Amino acid sequence: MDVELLNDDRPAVSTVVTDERRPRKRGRKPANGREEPLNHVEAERQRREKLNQRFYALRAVVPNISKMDKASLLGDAISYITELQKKLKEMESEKDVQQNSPDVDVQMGNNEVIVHVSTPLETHPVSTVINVFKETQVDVVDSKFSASNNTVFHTFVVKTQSGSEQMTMGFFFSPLLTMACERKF
Amino acid sequence: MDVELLNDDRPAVSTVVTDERRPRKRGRKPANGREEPLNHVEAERQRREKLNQRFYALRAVVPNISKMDKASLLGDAISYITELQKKLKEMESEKDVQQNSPDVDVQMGNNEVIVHVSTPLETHPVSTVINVFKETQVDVVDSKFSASNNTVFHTFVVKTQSGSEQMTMGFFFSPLLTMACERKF
DNA sequence: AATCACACGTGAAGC
DNA sequence: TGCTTCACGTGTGAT
Repeated sequence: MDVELLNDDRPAVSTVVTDERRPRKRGRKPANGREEPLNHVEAERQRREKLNQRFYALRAVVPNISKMDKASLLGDAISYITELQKKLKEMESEKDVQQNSPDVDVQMGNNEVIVHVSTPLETHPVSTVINVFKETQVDVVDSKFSASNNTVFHTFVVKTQSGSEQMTMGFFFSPLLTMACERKF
Repeated sequence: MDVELLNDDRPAVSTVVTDERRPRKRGRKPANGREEPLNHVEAERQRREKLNQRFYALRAVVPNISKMDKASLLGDAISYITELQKKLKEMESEKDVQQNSPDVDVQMGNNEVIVHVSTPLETHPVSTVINVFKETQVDVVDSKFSASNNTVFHTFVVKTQSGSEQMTMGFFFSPLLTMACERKF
C-alpha cells in the first residue's frame, strides 16, 4: 500500500530548529526497506567495544581520575601528559647543564702533559663541601684529588684559624656529614 | 558494563523507517507536541561536541599519531603515557644515584682539619677525562684541585711514557676535548 | 561492492 | 523529578 516516497519526512524531524543544510540523496533505502545487513550493526558493535576497551586501558595509566566521566577522563589524560612532558623537559635541561659543563684544556710539554678541567661548581659533587667552607669562612690550605677504579677522592686540609678550638671546629664540620647527604643541588 | 541477556530487543528500534505514526505514548511531549523533548537531543549534541573537542586536544599533545582513527589515537596516547612514565622514572633513579653519592669523612687534628670526600666516578665531571687516561694507559703524576667563586678547576700532570713522542700524545689527547663535550654519562 | 569510521537521534539508567 | 551520561542501531561519506 505504502508505495509512496514519503520517507523524506524524516529530516523534518530534525529541522525543527534551524537545523542545517542537508545535501542528502533521494530514496536511499537498502532495497528491502526492512532488515539492515546485520553486518553493519555487528561491525559497529565491535568498533564501540574496542573504543571502550581503550578508554578502560587509559583509565589504568592515568592517575588521579577525578570523575568516571569519559570527557573528564580525556581531560585528565591531556593535563597529565602535558605535566609529564613539562617535568621531563625540566630534567633534560638540567642534564644538559651538567653535560655541557666540563671545559678541557691540554698543554703539551716535553716529558709531560698538563690537562686542565674546569666545571661549574653547582653541579660538582663537592659543591656542598665547598659551600660549607665558604659559609664558615675557613681557610683551605691544601686540596688533593685522586681517582681509583670507580671512585673519586677529594681531600681538603683546612687550617684552624687562630689556635685551634676543636669544639668550634666540630660545630662547624659536624653538619657537613649530614648536609652532604641531604642537600639537593 | 551491562551485559544484555535479552538480545531479542528489536521491537521499536528505528523510528526512521516506520516513523509516520506514533505507536507509543500519546501526547506526552511538552509544548511542541512534536518529537522528543528537543532538550535531550541538544544535550546529547553538546556532549558529543565536548567529547570530540577533547579528542582533538588529545591529538595536539600526543606526537607520532599513527592513524587519525579514534581508537588508534587512544592507543597511541596510552603507549605514549607509559613511555613518558618509564623515561621519567629512569631519570629520577639516576638523580637519586647522583644525590646519594658524596660520602664525607672529617678528621680533626690540633691545628688542622682534614676532610675526605669520596664519590662515584661515573657521575663526576672529570669522569670522561679519567676514563681517557685509563684507556690510553698513561701515568698521572700529579693532580690538583681548586675551587674559585663558582668554578672548579682540576689539573692533571701526565707523564709521557718512555721518552715523549708528542705526536703520539697529541693523538691521544686531541679526542679529549671533543669527547669531554660530547660523551653522555 | 564491501569495509571502515564517524555523527546522529533515541531509550534507558543513575543521580 | 529533571539532568547527565551511556550504548545502541542507523545513515552516510570515504577508501
